[in-house]
Amino acid sequence: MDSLFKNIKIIINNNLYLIDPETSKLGKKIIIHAIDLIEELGFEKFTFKKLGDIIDSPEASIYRYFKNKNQLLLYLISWYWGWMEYILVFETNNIVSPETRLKKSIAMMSPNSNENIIIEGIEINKLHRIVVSESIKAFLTKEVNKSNTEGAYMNYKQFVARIAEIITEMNPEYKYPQMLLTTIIEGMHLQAFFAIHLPRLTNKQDNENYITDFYTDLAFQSINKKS
Amino acid sequence: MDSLFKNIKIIINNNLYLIDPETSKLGKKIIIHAIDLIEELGFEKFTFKKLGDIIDSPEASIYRYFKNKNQLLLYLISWYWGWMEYILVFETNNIVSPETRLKKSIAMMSPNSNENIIIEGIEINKLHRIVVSESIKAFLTKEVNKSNTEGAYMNYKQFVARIAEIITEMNPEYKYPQMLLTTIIEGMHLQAFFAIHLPRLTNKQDNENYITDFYTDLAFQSINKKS
DNA sequence: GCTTTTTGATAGTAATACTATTACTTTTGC
DNA sequence: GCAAAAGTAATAGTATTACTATCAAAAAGC
Repeated sequence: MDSLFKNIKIIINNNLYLIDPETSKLGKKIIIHAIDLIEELGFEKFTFKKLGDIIDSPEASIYRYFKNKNQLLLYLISWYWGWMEYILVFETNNIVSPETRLKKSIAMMSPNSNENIIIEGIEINKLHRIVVSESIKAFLTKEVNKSNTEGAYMNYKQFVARIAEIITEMNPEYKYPQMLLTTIIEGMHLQAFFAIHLPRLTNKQDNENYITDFYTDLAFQSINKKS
Repeated sequence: MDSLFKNIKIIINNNLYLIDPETSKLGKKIIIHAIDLIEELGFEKFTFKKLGDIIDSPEASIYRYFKNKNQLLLYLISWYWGWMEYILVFETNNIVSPETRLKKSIAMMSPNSNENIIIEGIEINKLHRIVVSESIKAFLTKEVNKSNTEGAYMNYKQFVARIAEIITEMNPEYKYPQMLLTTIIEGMHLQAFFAIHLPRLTNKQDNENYITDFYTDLAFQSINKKS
């Protein structure tokens, strides 16, 4: 599977960087080590100074690629959803049944979905963990509207829109595709986090796919209800 | 209703402050203006210096009450859930039907639930808005485990546990009460935020209770499903 | 009325989040 | 093939943040 994806390029809105990090060695180094460091320290403790020390470049050089660490986080998240959309299209291609396509789509959000895939040096798994813990912070800020008009959430919205189409195909009357999907996506992320750190806020099961199963059920019940 | 609540005191774990802010004038000023200022600036831009300028006290005085701004946020959120538990018990008291109790519980999470209630100078409405935008950041950090053992999330867990009991009463076989509830609570918060800032990620309806209705349906379908 | 506690005022430090300047290295235009 | 332009790196510097320490003044407790 790995080699199939070698030559893809995820399109990121150009408001999410000052210089496209894909265009230089330094840029690529910034991205890869930023992912490592954010995962290690958490986004709050992550700084360009610390990243600069690791990649052996001054922080000012990083500032030439990204306005600030928030922009870098938005870039990473956007990259993640761009990648997820790509995989979504790839995995659901040629499947006739919208039910099967929806099931596959939901399964993609699970932590064990992206094992050992590395694209352009980016470990998707690690990026997934960052998305779980940090992505919601990227819209819950006073700058949402600004970030939004700059296209920061475009890839996420597009990913959601694509699955929403599947839902509409299943039930054209259903009024809440986006609402259901963002509930599922953010819910799956949160439950994965709770399972590790706050078990009393979730219901961990032995079956390792219980989160996916729970949200799949939720989706199908909601979309197909007879009322 | 207001006067009924005049003499209650919400119990907050004593790891969430250095000096209990309820015990002094300065403490109360800190809480009330912190809520105003966090709402105005967002938590990231909120600082003890700025708060000190507003209440006309040096920042060092605020540091005597709270170790740092994270502890203050945890205090506010814990206070909110303590209050919510109180109201929950109050509102569901003497209602026999668990279905009715669950409905009432879910409705409590809606933004239009706490209109114009002020307890000890705290506008519940305003605090609700802070909880919507900031509370999830309070567990998505590298310090979760520490905060958790210090009891920071106790009031939230207790609130969830109480509604979980209602669900178990409705269907003793149901395996995911906590999972369902945290999905609903955090989902409701997020959809309220999306409705204002990122409409394409939700499905806003004319009916002003559509969020409550959506999640109420979701809950009942999931709890009562026949499979 | 005296002691203890709480507050206020001031100062100071290390880290963070940047910006500005200059010097060096490629790229490109003719 | 070379000069000008453009991009990149390194250094240094600033304002703000997130605290801590000290000591005097005010308030509260008994």
